[in-house]
Amino acid sequence: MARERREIKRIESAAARQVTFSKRRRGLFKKAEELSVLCDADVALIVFSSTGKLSHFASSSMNEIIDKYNTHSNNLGKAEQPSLDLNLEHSKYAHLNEQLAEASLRLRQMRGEELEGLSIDELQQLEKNLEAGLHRVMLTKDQQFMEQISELQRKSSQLAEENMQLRNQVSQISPAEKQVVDTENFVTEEGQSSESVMTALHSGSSQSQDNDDGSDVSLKLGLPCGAWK
Amino acid sequence: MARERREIKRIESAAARQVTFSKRRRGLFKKAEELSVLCDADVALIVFSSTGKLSHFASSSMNEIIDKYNTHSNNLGKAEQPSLDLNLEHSKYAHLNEQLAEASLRLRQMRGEELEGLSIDELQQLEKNLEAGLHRVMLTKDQQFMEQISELQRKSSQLAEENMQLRNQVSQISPAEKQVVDTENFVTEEGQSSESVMTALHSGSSQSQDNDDGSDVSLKLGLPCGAWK
DNA sequence: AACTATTCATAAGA
DNA sequence: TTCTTATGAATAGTT
Repeated sequence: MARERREIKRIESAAARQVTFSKRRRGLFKKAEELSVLCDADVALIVFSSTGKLSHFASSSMNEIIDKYNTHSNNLGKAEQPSLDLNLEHSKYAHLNEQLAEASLRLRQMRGEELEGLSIDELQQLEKNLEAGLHRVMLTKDQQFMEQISELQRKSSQLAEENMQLRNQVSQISPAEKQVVDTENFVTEEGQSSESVMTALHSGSSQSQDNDDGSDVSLKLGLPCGAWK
Repeated sequence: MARERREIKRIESAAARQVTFSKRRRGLFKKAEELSVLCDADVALIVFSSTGKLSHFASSSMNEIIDKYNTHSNNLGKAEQPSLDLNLEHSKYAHLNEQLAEASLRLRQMRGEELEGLSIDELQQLEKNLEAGLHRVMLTKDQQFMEQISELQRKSSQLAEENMQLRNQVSQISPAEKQVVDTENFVTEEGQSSESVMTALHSGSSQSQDNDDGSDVSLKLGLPCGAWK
């Protein structure tokens, strides 16, 4: 009902599915409540998201409505309660077991195991799914890499800045005692010897010569170059 | 939603209430089903009209959903279960549910969804698993391709052999009537005219000139060359 | 039940 | 998640 009509079939994108779920769930609950109020109806609504999260609404008591529902449907079907309950427990349990077995098989197949029974078509579908999943995983991973790098660069810049200011303070407050400064505690570029830093200090330069805003931090991560852009 | 906004409070006129109930109930059930389909959600809806008439919808099994609802609300609510057996049943059930949820999450993650909570290490492990799985799946698929090709080649060879024997029979049994043979029914190589086949028959050669052991069968599958080795 | 003027819900995008 | 907006849907009142 909006910018464009949406075909009523499972939304493949998990993100879009989640967004639509939130919006439509709200609308559905609203309408359920409106119906119960406007028309004096007894309404119960139970929704499990695809991730298993529960939401529910009941115009009166959920248990009461469910009881009434069971009464109605039982009256129209079988009239036996005890065995029905036991059967339900049983089938519930069996069903869960089936679902778990199914999920486990799928997982093993995605790991490349137990492929014997699959047809070529099924194998191609599996391959397609794996490629799509792999692609998304790699995208996510690279994104996290980049975030980590950005964070390190930021910290590095900040430290370099502080470093520079501290050097200025040192050289300004006690210019006669500059020889006492322990230069070993300064971060220095690999190509720059501590001697050259000493020289810089000796000259009284207030402009740091090794402050590159941390643009080389990525080289210290031991990661393959070109993995991100 | 219409000629005039309607305040959300009980409709006093029984007739109007009944009409509105019919209209809105239809809309509500439609939306419930749409939500279940679009978002892969499990939805149960029970409605009793003010006259006590029952309508209901469940995306899967109503009992199953109600059971799941009870499990959830019990787990998050009261702890009243006098029977030890029931508790055991419950925990067994809950455990199965956990396993299923875990497996489902893993599956979704392998499909590249819900990666938000994963660390870089976990992402790398996932990527490794996906690559390994993909590799095995591709190997299996290619193997099946090759098996299918071998089978086709074998059948093709066999047919070519039978074909040749039949031609010999024809030319030996009724050499005078060889012109009557409908050569259109013979498989011929594209470069070989039916005339040349006739010639081969005329010569009475028992060695097929177009039997190449079916090494060209793959060309007839419409598959990209080089997809297997 | 059918019609339609309106309001509502929501898909897409930010 | 929330907000905005254009647009498709639902529906209140009428026939």
